[in-house]
Amino acid sequence: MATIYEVSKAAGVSLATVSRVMNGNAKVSDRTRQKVVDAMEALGYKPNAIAQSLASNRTNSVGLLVSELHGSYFGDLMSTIELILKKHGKHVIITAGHVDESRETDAIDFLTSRRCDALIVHAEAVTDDYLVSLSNASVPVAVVNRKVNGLEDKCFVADNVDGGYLATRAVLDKGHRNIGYISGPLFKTDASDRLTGHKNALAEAGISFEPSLIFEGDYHESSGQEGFTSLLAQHPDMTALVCANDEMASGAMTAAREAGFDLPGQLSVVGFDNAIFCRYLYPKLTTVSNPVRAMGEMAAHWVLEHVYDIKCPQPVTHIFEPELILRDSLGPAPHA
Amino acid sequence: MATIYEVSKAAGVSLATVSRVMNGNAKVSDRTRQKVVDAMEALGYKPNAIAQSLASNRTNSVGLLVSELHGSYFGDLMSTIELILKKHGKHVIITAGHVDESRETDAIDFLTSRRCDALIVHAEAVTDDYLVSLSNASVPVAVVNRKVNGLEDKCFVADNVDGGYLATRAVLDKGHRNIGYISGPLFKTDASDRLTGHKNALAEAGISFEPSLIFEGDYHESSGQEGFTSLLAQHPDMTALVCANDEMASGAMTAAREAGFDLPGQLSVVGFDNAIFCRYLYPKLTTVSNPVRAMGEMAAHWVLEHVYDIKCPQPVTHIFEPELILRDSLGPAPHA
DNA sequence: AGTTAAATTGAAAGCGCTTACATTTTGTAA
DNA sequence: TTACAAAATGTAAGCGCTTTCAATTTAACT
Repeated sequence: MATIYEVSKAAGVSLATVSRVMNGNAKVSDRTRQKVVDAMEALGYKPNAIAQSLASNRTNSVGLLVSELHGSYFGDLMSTIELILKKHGKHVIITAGHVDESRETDAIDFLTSRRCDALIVHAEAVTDDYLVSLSNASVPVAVVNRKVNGLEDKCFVADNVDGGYLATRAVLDKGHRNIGYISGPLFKTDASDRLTGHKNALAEAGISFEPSLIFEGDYHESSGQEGFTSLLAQHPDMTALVCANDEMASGAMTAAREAGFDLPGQLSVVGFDNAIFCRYLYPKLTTVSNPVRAMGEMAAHWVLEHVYDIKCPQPVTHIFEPELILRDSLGPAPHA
Repeated sequence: MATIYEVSKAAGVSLATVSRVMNGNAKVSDRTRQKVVDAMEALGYKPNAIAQSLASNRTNSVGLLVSELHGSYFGDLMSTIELILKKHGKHVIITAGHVDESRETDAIDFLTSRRCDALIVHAEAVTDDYLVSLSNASVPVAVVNRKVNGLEDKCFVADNVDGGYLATRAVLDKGHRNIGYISGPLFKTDASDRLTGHKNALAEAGISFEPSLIFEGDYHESSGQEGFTSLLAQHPDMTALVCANDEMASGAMTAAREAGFDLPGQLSVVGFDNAIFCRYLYPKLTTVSNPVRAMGEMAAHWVLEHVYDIKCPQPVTHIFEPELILRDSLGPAPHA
């Protein structure tokens, strides 16, 4: 690989001049620039980003921590962020934390050791304190889908309470009164927030909360199946099931169908996230959109503005509102 | 951020010694090592990976080019590769090429400029020549899901011809004779290979190939819907539909159901890829597994062996066989 | 204690760039 | 032409590490 030194020799100029034409900041006469460009061309020169970073203390790359590299939620998050940053010549370095404290800190260590100019993190396992001190000590950090005290202006979160409310409200509006709920793992804020929204909607409708109508799942399809079976056993009169994500809703639908239920005739199901496959299900799943893309976009914009001084026209939002997506899996309550 | 220099001063040893304890290769007396470790601890020292890379010409990171950051196929590929490499202390830097020649080369330029020790590429738009010269000139390259002449020993591909054959063969075995086929975009090798397999199966069964039973889709759900509608119009007697991926199969199922078809009673549908959502569909989709994870795993092992001299016990395979996954969407041909 | 080889440590030269500062060239006005 | 500011270019000191090679210490024998 040719180095800047060889280019400078070939072009008959100094290292500094080559560097100048590469970076385009300082001024170089047209004639000199041309000589350098020609030399680069001839040598097939590609700058060594590692050396550039070391010398300039800038990497033009943003670290992104997600929990997993698969799944539609993280896929959307990664795509959105990459798209926006790449548009501005910044690169994204993605790592996965797997919802495990030490793996999350390892991943963040990796990103900081690579001297990313900023971090965008979807961290679920590390403590708030850790994130606060990371943000203070090392590098600018934007936080997605988590509200951290002391970092409010850098957090971009979905209003999960409202989302949970919307889902249950939609079911109530269709006349249902016996409503089961399959939650996510309740140590996760989003899961407990959604459940809170569910309870709020029930309370508003004057329905007293019945703990045995709640099943705590793990966000995976199989716990949707288990949840349905368990809830039905205790509440054979259940006419609707609200699930804290689409995977579990899908599992519940499968189990319900296997139990001979007509959907949505005998049982309405509502999901959460608006994953791509909702449209593929039968009946198509009514769900609540999770504004991942909007959060990712805003986090990316925040980085562009605060780290790279690139102004983004939009106003900065920190809380994103979910929306009800009506499809076919929610029907009117059967007349008792 | 503390540097190695500060550590060396605090520990009262030379830079070289600090470097030695960091890398653990050369020998250092226990007493000295302890002094250094203590100093690092006290200063909260974290090595600067950029500087390490520049000095050692090793980054301990592998570049991964995928077409998109979302979708279950790439999600699986990224997860698998990351999991394996991380297990051996190597990091993955992921970029997206978006099936566009200049974006693919840009992404590869980025990875090489970051001096990745090796590349694993799922490149769809660049030419074979480009990949060959990249591999010769710059950096070790493993290729996933594409056979490149001259790079055979670095390519890890699925046997799509066989996969296509399996899908159609399964349908034939159920007695179907009027079989529609929705292909992927035929400029892509995997799409045309699958179609070849389809034709082979037909030929073997003594069924003459009928071009109007083929619809060229684009791998998206909507083209499954279009495909179904278009094929049905020409062949109302069609009893089975083989699709070159699961998204299109899902679209076709939706369209068929909307057209009043009983599935699989009146129409059997078979997909390809075995995406996660196949299980969620109704009826659950019979499909052909795409050995993405196996390919990713092998590519990662190849890199470990050839670049990092880390031996992986398994034999090296270059061609991966798809498998038929029987579920509910394939039924016997209705008696005419 | 005196040798000698082995083990440990240190000194210093890079890795390929950026950038402050110094120097040279150019342009302009007197 | 001379003087001088502005523009263009060059010089060289790092950025934070690794690694070769030399210097020093330690251990093992006589």
